Amino acid sequence: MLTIGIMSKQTGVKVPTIRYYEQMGLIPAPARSDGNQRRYPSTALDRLSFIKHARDLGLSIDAVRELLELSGSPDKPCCDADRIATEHLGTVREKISKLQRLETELERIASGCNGGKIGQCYVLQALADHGMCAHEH
Amino acid sequence: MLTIGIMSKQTGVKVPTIRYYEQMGLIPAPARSDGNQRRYPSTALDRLSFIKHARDLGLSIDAVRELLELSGSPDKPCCDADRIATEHLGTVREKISKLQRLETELERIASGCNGGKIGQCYVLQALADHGMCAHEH
DNA sequence: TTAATTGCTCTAGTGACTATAGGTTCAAGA
DNA sequence: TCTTGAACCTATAGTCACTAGAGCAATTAA
Repeated sequence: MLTIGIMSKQTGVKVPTIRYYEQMGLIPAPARSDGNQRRYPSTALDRLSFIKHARDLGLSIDAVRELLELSGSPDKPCCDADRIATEHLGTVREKISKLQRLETELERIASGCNGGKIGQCYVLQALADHGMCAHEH
Repeated sequence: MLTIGIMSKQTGVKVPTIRYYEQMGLIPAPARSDGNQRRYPSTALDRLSFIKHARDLGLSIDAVRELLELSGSPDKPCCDADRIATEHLGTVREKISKLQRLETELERIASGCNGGKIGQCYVLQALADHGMCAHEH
């Protein structure tokens, strides 16, 4: 039986976050010690690692919950799991291209600074005038 | 004098968001009509556009506030404004590279799906086993 | 036995809004 | 002038995924 601190160290998920996941229904409420402390079976490590990995990849709590439920029914077709991953891949790609446009814009703005006074600051001018932008955003 | 609705249409900032910005001290509390409705001078449009543009570029409310304060003192050197833009550029670049690593990982995970049953689902296996990852994350 | 560490619950805070409820004001047409 | 409907007001609560803090209890190693 593992304490919540051990779980935390093994998975890299912080202790309050583990309790939060329990509250959110991602991990079942574990058994308790005589003194009311959580005692996890070692299988709980796998589940928490799964959650951590999915969260690191940017999947929402809801998506993680859905995947966990899917993994509980090994006979279902796995197209749902694939759909979740593929959808998320789409949003990641969108975020990337949006950020790349911002990068271009910020490079342009920041490189225009000539070290003068605020009154002539290119950064502030560029922010004030959307028409100066190279792209939409 | 402009109503909050006109301000919203002209800048693309939603009405409740304008009120929120007022609360956050980004825009000064405007004059009111006899019936207690906000009436903005046309100069408020510029300030709100500036805020909108900076927020679209991903700058935090605090960064925007700092830039607005800077723009109020035209005689100060503009290195602070440049610093804010450059710092933000750094965080945008970090986000991009992190997301690109996730993209690779998700591509690998999602493309492994062979349309079988959950029990053999590559998506779920990959999420369960961090060791399968090509990169750190 | 004692001290340090780890654990517990509960509440509130984060950022940047968004939604809702329940009411008031405004402007235009009849 | 009256009425209607859109736009406005305040205040509160909700979003997401935690994180911080208070105040206390349990566990463990020396």
